[in-house]
Amino acid sequence: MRITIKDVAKQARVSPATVSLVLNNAPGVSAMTREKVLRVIAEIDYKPDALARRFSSGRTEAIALIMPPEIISLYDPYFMSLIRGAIEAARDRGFRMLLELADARFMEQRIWEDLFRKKYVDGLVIATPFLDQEYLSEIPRAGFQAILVNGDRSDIPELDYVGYDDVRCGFEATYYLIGLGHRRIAHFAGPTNQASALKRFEGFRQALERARIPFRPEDIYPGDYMSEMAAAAMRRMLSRPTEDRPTAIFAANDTTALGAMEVAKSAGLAVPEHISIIGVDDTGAAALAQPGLTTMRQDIHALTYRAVCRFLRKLEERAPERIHERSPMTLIERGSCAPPEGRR
Amino acid sequence: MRITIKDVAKQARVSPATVSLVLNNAPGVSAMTREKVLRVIAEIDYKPDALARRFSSGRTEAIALIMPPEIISLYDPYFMSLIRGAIEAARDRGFRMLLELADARFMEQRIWEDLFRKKYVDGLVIATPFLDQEYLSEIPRAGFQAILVNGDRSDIPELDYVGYDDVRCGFEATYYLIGLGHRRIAHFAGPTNQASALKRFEGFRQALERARIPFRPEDIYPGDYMSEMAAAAMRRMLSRPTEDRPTAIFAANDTTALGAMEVAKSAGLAVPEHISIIGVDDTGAAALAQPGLTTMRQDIHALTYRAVCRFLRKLEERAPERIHERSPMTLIERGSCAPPEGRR
DNA sequence: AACCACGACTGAACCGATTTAGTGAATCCG
DNA sequence: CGGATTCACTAAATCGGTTCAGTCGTGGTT
Repeated sequence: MRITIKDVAKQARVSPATVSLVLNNAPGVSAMTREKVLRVIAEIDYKPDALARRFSSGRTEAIALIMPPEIISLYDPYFMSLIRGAIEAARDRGFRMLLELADARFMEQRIWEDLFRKKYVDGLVIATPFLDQEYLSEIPRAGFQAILVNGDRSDIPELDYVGYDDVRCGFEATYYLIGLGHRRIAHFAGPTNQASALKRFEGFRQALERARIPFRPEDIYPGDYMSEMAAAAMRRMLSRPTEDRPTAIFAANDTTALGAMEVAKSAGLAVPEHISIIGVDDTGAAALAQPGLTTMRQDIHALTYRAVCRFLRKLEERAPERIHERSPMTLIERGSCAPPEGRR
Repeated sequence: MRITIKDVAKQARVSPATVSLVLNNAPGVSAMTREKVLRVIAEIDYKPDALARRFSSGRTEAIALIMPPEIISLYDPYFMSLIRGAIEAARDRGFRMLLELADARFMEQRIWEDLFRKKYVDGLVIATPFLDQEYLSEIPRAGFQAILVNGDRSDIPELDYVGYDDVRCGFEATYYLIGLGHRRIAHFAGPTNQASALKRFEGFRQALERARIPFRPEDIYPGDYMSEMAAAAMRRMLSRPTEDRPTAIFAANDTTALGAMEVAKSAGLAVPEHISIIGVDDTGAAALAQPGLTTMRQDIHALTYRAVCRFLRKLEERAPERIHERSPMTLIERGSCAPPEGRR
């Protein structure tokens, strides 16, 4: 026989209702009674039946983490840190975390809707960095809760988000190079279907504008956050005559930066003496590279943890608060950037 | 007002019990009645309340996938394929999938037990490849359901598993090299805390024994499934005099094989002319390498999908069946293996 | 005709919490 | 002092299904 709330009530000589109040530490119970009930609970090792609880309270105590389906090709520390951050936050607040992929089936079968309607989750933590997600706007419209982690859909104000400020990141990275004396700076861009990449590029342009450095389209090299395209781009850049070539590169992420650096070094160029490179992310590889890669740090684990904690608190309290948070990245100076040759 | 089973019953002029039977397509309902009920359900767009359903039936319609905490350093296509396989299987059978990490906290706070007791899941899909998981034996003892994906704890017969046959893999890979004429074969081993690595090594020894080739401890190079240790091992091996050196390598996985191959090539050795290398996994990189890496293929996505499907069917049917399945890997011949120099 | 077996269906108990409306006692206040 | 308010607590309704024991009617068997 299962131990139920009634057993506790009987043993403590109170009503089941009182036990319930104690369990949900609601007001309206004297300290003495509360104490007594808790003692009995501990004594007979009572564990509330979570299914019954979820049934009568209507809350599932679970969230779903929505990952990009490309996670397979994108397998990268970014998402692993993100997953950890989310799991740990969920645990800390007594929630569980489902995992779903935002693939074709997710949209077509409207799995996201099922998650809510079939009461699997109370909210969605969305970690897909892509822009073309139609369903995102439907979530708040249907009255469901969701938060974007490091994504950007400011066109849907009802959607919560916690993320890094990518425009500012681009601006600061570029301005750092400008501050070192560089006047011709290339941008190794990220994929154009990701908001982060577009915004870092935007920050790059703003920095040039602020410093009144003309923008040169030929110094923008398209990329995909991966190392092969970066290497190819670097080879293209190095095929230009030395005097008509940028002296520094703002790479949209570390993998891009490191791919470029590798090519530069094997072409006989010294980093940072001949060319400065700055990345974004501060992955483990950035610290291990020779020279160490100067980069804009994002702590995705911490960010996700914070995001999910705030989100869960909001769900628990049924607070109507809107979570909108955008924080700056930290510049990590290592050895890959220096003033340009003429200026030293 | 929510549409409940009673509304359907009233409208269809049957009892709620009958509607429930139709819903769970249980026997004991005539075709006509079933038809009528289904029509009414469609008509008034009735969606059963999943929380109520789970409450009264006692089943959660969810499983948890337990991943190794090291997933962050192990971020590798293996686990990503595994995750996908599990999610897709769960979806196909109408289940949801929680994600948990088998980290210190998971053990200490006995989170696994919570998952069952608090009725978050009906079963566990365990994907940790490590041997030192104390809690594994407690699961069946507590009467809970779990399946191991590509792990080995045959010492706990109550635990289901579906996996590849690593001993046989080691045997076949080695025997393939022997068949090509190699008589001195090195093994670049995997981490000794993973069953797969130990068993591939065991298969390696069995193959030598079968061919009556003496086992030489000095030809075993420890490794960790990663490329740095493989590269170091290869450098050590190449420091031996040519005539006292293996002519072929059985590497415990592709990453190890490719790390070794890289070093061999940059030391001026030709693969497979001077040295043959065979790996395990058939990751994407194996096909792209120059020369293509001959390897033992594991299709982790398919394996996981199959495992989870069988497991869910078992849970749904409350069948006492025991799932024990161990399948062979497939040899994929590419360009990295050939007969040894003297034999061509 | 009497009896039984069986299939189709139903009424009502039940799962175990939460929540609401209400009770009784103590306290406050003019 | 008497009425109003507050506090601690409880009885009972409720959530929306599942499931079990039992009814009813039909058809087959002896």
